[in-house]
Amino acid sequence: MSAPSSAPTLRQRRKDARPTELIDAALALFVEKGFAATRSEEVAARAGVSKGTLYLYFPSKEELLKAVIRHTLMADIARGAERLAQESGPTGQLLAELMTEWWVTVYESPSSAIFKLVMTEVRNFPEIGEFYLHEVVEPGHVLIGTLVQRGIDRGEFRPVDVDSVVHSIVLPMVMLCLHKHSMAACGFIEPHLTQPAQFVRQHMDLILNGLRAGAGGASSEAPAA
Amino acid sequence: MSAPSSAPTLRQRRKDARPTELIDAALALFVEKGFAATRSEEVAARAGVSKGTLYLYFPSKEELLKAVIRHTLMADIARGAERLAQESGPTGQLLAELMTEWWVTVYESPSSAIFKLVMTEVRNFPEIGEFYLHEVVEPGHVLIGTLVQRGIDRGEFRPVDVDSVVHSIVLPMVMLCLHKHSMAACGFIEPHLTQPAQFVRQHMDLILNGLRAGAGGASSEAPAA
Amino acid sequence: MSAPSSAPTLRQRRKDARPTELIDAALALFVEKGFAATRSEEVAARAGVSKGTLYLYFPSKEELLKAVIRHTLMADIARGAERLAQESGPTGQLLAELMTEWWVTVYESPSSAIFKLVMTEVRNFPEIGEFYLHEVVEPGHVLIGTLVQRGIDRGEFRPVDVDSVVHSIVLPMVMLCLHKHSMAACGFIEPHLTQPAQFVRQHMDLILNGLRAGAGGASSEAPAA
Amino acid sequence: MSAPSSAPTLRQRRKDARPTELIDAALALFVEKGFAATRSEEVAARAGVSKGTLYLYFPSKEELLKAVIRHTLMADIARGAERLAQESGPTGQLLAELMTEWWVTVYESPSSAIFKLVMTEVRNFPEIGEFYLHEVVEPGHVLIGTLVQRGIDRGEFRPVDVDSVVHSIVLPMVMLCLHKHSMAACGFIEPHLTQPAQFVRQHMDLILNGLRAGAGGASSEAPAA
DNA sequence: AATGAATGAGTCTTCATTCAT
DNA sequence: GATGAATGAAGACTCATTCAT
Repeated sequence: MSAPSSAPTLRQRRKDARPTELIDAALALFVEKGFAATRSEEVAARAGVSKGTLYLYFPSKEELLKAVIRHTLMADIARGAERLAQESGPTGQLLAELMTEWWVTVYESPSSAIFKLVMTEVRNFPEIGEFYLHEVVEPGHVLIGTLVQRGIDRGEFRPVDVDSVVHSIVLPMVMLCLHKHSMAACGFIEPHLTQPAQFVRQHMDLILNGLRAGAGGASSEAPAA
Repeated sequence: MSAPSSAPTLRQRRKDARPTELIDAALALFVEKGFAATRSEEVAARAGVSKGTLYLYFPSKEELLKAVIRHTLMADIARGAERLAQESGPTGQLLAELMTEWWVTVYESPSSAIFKLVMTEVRNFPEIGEFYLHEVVEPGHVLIGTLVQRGIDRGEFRPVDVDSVVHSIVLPMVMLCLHKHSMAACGFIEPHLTQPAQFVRQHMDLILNGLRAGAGGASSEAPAA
Repeated sequence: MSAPSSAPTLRQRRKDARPTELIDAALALFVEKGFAATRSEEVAARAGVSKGTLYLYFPSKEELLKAVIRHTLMADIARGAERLAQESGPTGQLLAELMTEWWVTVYESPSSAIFKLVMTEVRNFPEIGEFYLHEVVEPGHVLIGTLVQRGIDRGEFRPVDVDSVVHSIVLPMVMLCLHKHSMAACGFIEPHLTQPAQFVRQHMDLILNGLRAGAGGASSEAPAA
Repeated sequence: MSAPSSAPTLRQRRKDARPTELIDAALALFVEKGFAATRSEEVAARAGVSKGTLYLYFPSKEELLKAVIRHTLMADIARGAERLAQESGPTGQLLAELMTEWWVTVYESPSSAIFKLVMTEVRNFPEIGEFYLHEVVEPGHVLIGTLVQRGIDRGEFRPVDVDSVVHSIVLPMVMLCLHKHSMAACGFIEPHLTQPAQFVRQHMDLILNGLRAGAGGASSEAPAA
C-alpha cells in the first residue's frame, strides 16, 4: 500500500523483533507472578505494544508460554556442549572450570528463569516437561556424567555412583537459579546464594575433594545403598 | 440414623477437623496447580464440603494459603532440632544420620510440598517468604552449620567455608523436594531423584569425604574465596 | 417436656417478647442500611438471638419487613385520631396544638423511621405502599383536611384549596422524619431540622397566618391554578 | 454495511456517550430498586452494553453510584442560581416565580431522583452526604434565605425566622420529588402531589400570605421560639 | 499491521435459608 | 425452642479473546 523502497527497513526491523520482545516480557512476568496470575495485557504493555498485537504473534496465552520456554532455552542449550570440546588437562580441573563458567553464565542469563518457570508450570502443561527433559536435563546430565566417568576411568576419581554425583554437582546450581527468582527476588538474600561464582568454586572444591582417588568412603557406612 | 451414644460429639468432631482437612486439600491443589490456578471451590470439593463452608473457616483464598504454610510447617519444623539432641559419636556420622533420617522424613511428608509452594508464591505474597526464612531456612542452616563447625573445631573436618558447605549439603535435598512435586509428579522420573534415602546417603558420603581433614583443596585453586 | 408450673413464666415472657425485639432490631437496621443491604444475621444478633431463631418467628426476610411496617405503625396510627376528639376553641389553635404534639411525638418515636422505610422499599414491595396509604396517609390527610375545612366553614380561614394546604402543612413534617434518619443520622445536621418542636411551631405560625381570613391571595397571581 | 463517510467517528461517538448512558441507566435503577438491590449487570443491560463494559468505565459499582450523583446534579445545580440573577419587582413575586419555574424543572428532570438516592444511600456512603450538603442543600438554602431576608429588609415581609421559613418553603418541594420516585412511581397517586406546578403555586401563595407584613402571628403563641 | 472497545465465561465471595443437634 | 454449621444460588468483578476501525 505504501512505497516498498525505504519504509520496510525500520518497520520490518521492529516487526521482526516483536516476537522476541513479547517473549522476553512474558518470561519476566510469568516467572515473577506465575502463568495464571499474569494477564496477557501486562505482557503486551511490558513489550510496549497493545493487547491485540500480542494475539497477532501468538494464538493464545498458552502458546506464548510454550514459545517462551522453547525460545529462551535454545540460546543457552548448546553453550555447555561447546565448553566440553575444549577438553584438556586433568578432569577435575576441567569439571571445575566447566561448571564455573557455564553456570555463572546461566545464572546471569534469562535461562535461569526458565528453571523456575518449568518447575512452576509443568503440572499444568506437561508438554513443557517433556521438552525440558529431552533438551536440557538429559543432555546436561550426560555431559557432566561423561566427565565424571572419564575421571573414574583415568583413575583420577575414586569409583562412585556417577548419576548420584552428577546430581550432587548440579542440583545446588539449579537451586541457586530458583532461589534467584523466588526468595532473592523478594529481597530475602542470603549472601552465598547470590554470589554464584564464589559458591560454585567452593562447591566444586568440596565435591572434587570428595571424588579424590585413594580415599575410601568418608563415613563409617558403605557408600552403596 | 446413627447411634445416639456418640452423637453429641459427631458435629463437633467434624467442625474441629474441618480446618485441617481444608488445609490438606488446599496444600495438595496449590502445589499441583499453583495458587492462582486453583479454584476455591476445588479446594472445598476435595475436602468434601461445599464452597461456602471454606469461607466459614478462612476469610479468603489468600488467608487459606498463609494458613496452609504456617500449619504444614509447624509439624516438621521442630523435628530437625530434636534430632540434634542425640549428638554422640563422630560429627561426620552424626551429620550423615541426621540428614538421612530428617530428609527422608521431610521428603515423604507434606512438608516437602511447602518448598515448592513457597518458591512459587513468594513473589506474589512476600509475607510468606519472611515466615519461611525465619522459621525454616535460618534454623535449619544454623543447625547444620553448627555441626559442620564442630567438626572443624574437633579436627575431624578440614577448614572450609561453613556457610558454603551447608548449602552444598542442603540445596540438593531441597531440590529433591521441588522435583518430587514438579517433574516427578508428572511422570518424568529420574531414578536417583525419587529414591531420596539412597541419594542422601551417597550425597553425604561424597560431601563428608570432601570434608575429610588432612586433605587439601582438590582443585588447583585455593578453597577460600 | 419440663414442669409447666413455674418455668413458663420467665421463658414465656422472653418468648412473647422475641417477635417485638426482632422487629425493633429489624426496623433499626432496615432504616439504617436498607432492606437489601441488611443481613438477616445482623438482625438476629442485634436482637440477641441466633440466626436460626429469627426463622422461628418469621418465615423469611421479606415477611419480617412487612411485619416491621405493620407492627410499628399500629402503635402510632390511632394517636392522631384521639387528639382530634378533644376539639375545642378556635380551629387555628387546635390545628397548631395537634400538629405540635402529634408530630413531636411521631418524630421521637420509632414511627418516624417508617417513613423512610416505606419510601425506600415501596418500589420493591408495593404491598407496603398499599398498607401505608390506607392506614397512614389517608386517615392523616382526612384528619387535617377536616380541620382545615372546618376553619373555612366557620369563617376563621379564607377559602383555599384544602388538599393543597394539607400538604403544605404535613409534607415538611414528614420530611423532617426522613431527614432524621438519613442526613442527620450521618452527622450532617441542620439546626432547624433537628429541633422539631421549634420548627413545627414556627411552621404552623406561618401557615396559619397564611390562612387568616380577610386576606386575599398574597402574590399578584390568582391562587387557583 | 454502513456508509463509510461518517464511520470514523462512530466508534468514538459511542465511547464518548457510554459513561452518560451508563449513568442514566444506573440512576434509574438505583432509584427504583436501591443501590444494593440493583445488579450491575442490570445497569449494563439497560444501557445496552455487557457487564464487562460497565467496568471499563467505572472501577466499581460504588464508584458508579458516586458518579451518578456528581454527574446528575452538575446539570441542575447552577440553574437555580441563574434564576436569581433576574431579580426585579417585589420579592414575593420573585420568590413565587423562582420556586415555580425552578422546582417544576427539577421535578421533571432526572435531578428529582437524586433526592431519593441521597436519602436512601447516605448512611451507607456518607461521602455522598457531604457532597450533597455542600453542593445542593447549602447553596439552595442560602439562595432562598437571601430572598426572604431581602423581603424582610424592604418591609415587604414581616419579621420571621428566616431559616425556618426557608424550610417551610422548600421541604414540601423536596418531598414532592421523593414522592414521585417512591409512592407515585408505584401507582399510588395523590393528585396534588403529582401536579407540581399547581401545588407550588398554591403552596407559595399560602406561604407568601403568611409572610405578609402588617400581620402578627396567627396563633395565640408568639412567632419566635 | 496495530489498536483498544467490547464481550461473556469464569472466579471469588456473600448470605438467605435449612436442619441436625 | 434455640443454635450455628452447612449449603448453594446469586452477584461483583476479571480477563482471555475477538473484531471493527
